[in-house]
Amino acid sequence: MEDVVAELGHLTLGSRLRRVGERVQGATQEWLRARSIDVPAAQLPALAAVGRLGPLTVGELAQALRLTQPGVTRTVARLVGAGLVAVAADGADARVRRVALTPTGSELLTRCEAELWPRVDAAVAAVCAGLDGPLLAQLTELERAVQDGALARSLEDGLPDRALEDDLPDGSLEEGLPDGSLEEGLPARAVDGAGRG
Amino acid sequence: MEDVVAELGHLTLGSRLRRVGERVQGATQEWLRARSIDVPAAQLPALAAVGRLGPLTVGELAQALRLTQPGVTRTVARLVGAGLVAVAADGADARVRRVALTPTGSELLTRCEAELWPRVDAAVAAVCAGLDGPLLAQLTELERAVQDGALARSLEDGLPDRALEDDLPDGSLEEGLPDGSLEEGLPARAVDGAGRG
DNA sequence: TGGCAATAGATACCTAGGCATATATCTTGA
DNA sequence: TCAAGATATATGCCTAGGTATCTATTGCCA
Repeated sequence: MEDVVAELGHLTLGSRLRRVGERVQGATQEWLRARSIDVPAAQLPALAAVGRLGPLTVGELAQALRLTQPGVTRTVARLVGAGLVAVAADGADARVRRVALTPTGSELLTRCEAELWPRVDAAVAAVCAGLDGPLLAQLTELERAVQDGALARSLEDGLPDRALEDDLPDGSLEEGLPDGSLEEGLPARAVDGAGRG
Repeated sequence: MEDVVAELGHLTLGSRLRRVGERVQGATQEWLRARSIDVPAAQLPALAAVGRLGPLTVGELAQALRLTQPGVTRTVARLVGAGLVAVAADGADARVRRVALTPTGSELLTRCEAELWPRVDAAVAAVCAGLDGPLLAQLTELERAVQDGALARSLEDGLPDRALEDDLPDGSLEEGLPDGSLEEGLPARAVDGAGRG
């Protein structure tokens, strides 16, 4: 069956981007969950922001993530529910609530930054390294890579299918991966089953 | 304030794609709404699919849009609520419900396909024509174009800022725009105000 | 110093869409 | 022919995040 969203080209670029984004998020979340990181992928940027920018107010977090304040308030509530961050009153201004990592959140973040995120970054970067040309063409290729499991394999293997001949692009988290032996050998999972719900 | 999602690079590609998609959808929806197309941009692919593939079952529509069946069932319910499509029992199989355009939906679709969508497609294509290089770089540029109003201007003007020197790429809906005089001269709208709620 | 605008955040309500599962209907094999 | 599985859709409940608006607090100015 024809993919109407793809056929419509630039007209539905917004829908297309969102759809591809959901799939990519789903695949990475699936991989992280198999390594007992149960935080939904959509919450990782917030966690990372609090980690790298120190305790932040809700408003600052919204700016850092380029999301609206109400949306961030809810994301914070979810992270609080998961025990990863805590909010505390700001000494100077009683309107302000500062979001900081809990010890649990800090541990999780440390593990992610040290072990897992570099591998996710490298795997996604490796898949993206095979893309070129116009945006729509790259999205089509990326969508195919997620669909046929190339991204999942790249995550599982620590190396992408085609990285054997291509050199990896530099990403923001490449700081020398461990030698690729942390939790290998899981059963291959169908990316189709990934989800956020 | 630093854009953490952008900084994290490939790690947060999924979130990034979704965020850019939301913005692009918002900008196009804003423009369409100003031309009395009140259908949320997220529902246009479904409408177009029913229009071009004839009456479809819910399952077929889900395949065409690459979305899940429950999601499509709800989108169809919204389109029914808007009076744009109607569902009817299929003669042969009582489990199946076929989704077809209503006269209202058909009129709307005709106007969109003839007048409005080609302009949206051309405007988005024109913005995308200025992009090149790796996916993340293109996303950064696209996000900037939406943010600073370049996409909105491209939509309003019928021509993008830089299309004066660049030639337009071919899109799937370019079939000779009318000469650009349908509803010009609206007050410029801030893209920031665009939304789907 | 008191009132009022500005600001920070929370909340109500919405769309959008995922997963799990219920329901209704068909189809097939014993 | 009928019970059991397959199939089509609907529904419950969830995340994610948007707008509009409410509340609480701050800061400023007359």
